[in-house]
Amino acid sequence: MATSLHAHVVEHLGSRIVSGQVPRGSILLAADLEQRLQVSRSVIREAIRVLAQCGLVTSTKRVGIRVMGAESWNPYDDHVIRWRLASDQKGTQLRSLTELRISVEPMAAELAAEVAPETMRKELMMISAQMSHYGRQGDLRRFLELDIRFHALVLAASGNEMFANLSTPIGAILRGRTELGLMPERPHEEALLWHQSVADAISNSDSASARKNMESIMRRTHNEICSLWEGQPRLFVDPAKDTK
Amino acid sequence: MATSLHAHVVEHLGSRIVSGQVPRGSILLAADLEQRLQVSRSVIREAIRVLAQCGLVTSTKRVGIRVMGAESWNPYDDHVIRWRLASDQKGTQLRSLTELRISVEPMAAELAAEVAPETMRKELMMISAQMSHYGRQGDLRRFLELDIRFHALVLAASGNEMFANLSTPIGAILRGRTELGLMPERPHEEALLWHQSVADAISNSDSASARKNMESIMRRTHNEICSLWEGQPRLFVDPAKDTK
DNA sequence: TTATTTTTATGCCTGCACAGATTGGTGTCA
DNA sequence: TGACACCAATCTGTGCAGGCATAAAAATAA
Repeated sequence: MATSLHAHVVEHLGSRIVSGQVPRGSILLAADLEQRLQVSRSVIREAIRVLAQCGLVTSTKRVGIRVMGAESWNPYDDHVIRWRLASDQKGTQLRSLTELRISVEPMAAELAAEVAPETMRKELMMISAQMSHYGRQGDLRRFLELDIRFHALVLAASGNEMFANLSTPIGAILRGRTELGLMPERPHEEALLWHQSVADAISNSDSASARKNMESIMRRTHNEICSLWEGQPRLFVDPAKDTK
Repeated sequence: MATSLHAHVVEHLGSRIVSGQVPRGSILLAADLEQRLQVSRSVIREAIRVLAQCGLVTSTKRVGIRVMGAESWNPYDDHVIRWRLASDQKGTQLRSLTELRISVEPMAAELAAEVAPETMRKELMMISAQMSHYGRQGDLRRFLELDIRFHALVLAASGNEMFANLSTPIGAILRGRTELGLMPERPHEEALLWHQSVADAISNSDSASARKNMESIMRRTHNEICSLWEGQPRLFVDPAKDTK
């Protein structure tokens, strides 16, 4: 996958920092990394640049490359999200993402009902019909893929690119949920109807109904997986960084 | 500010791409950029790496550095947000951010009432008291700074780092609103009371009231500035990128 | 159409000079 | 003696210049 060399280095260092194998406050030296990873300076430097962009490190002269703590990480960076999901902070990351989607998706549904282009409304209807079909049939694999497409499409149809951009990590949540066996044998009939109702409402420009039914989906989805992060610590980021 | 050379190049190229001066689909050549900007290859390469991370460009062998369209940009990247706010997409960016904060802040207030540490609850009370004071006095400058701190603190107190991370762009919205003269002579008494009520509710762990009052703030804030983006086009990102 | 060669821009490597921050020493003054 | 200001050594990232390797598009041949 990661074909280029520097992408490998980003992956290597990033995953180790996020997992805690390289603790916060550590000082890395570019020259060391060259030797340890057997790559040239240019590769190291480009990788460090990317990691600095993610907030994982800062590099200063005469001191080296300082590893930053989790408060500094960019929680919207796809790399960071992936690494966190693969670490023991998985619960915390899933909770944050879920709280975010619970907040956002009802609004996205409401907006979609107002502004979505016709093609997207039609596609939404098709997808929800197929979801009902495969859901009742108990084909969880196909249902999962349709579910992911459904939510991605609602987010995109809102015409808000910040919403649309959440489809990848939200897809990751949904995949994680079924992989961890948190999905029932076959989807609840209620859930199927709610999805159908969201699609109908968006199709009919009924924004209130779209929001309401999406809220129902969110409530149930939350109940189904909130057990995952029970007892996980929360991350309180002090907003004292204003004091430049 | 941007002390390092490569940061300058990032700034230069990034702002030009976002503003449309370098149109999507353009092909930049590293060798050209070296000459035009009078910097060395390593600087160009590191800058391109950062821009690629933002989704502004992709560089492929034998073809060059391709400038991507707005659908590919990372809408949560601080650079991208800043550049968009400085371009003629300002309206679109403000709308997206506002829709996002309308979705998120009520949930943040609700969570804060449940999980915020004691120090943050107290600070929130202090800030809201000062907001009332300077607000009634008509000191808009101080009120603005307090308002920014208030919302940043609620987001942080939610214990959700994805929420907390939105404080910077949300602060930018609030600043922009007063700069553009969209604020009344002095804050509405209602707004002051709502802020006070949010702080009280969080302090008393009354999550329902915290959400309700924050929703009121959001409703009013939306009405005050939604005129800014009237007629601005929406960005529909087709989620067909799943077809790897 | 299909296979092969050529072209060409990025990816990667290395040696060198510079800038700026930390550290420790030096000297001055109380 | 001890506190403090100043200066120099040193260390590490930053930037520069050039070279070779390689992959993918384009042109050519089969």
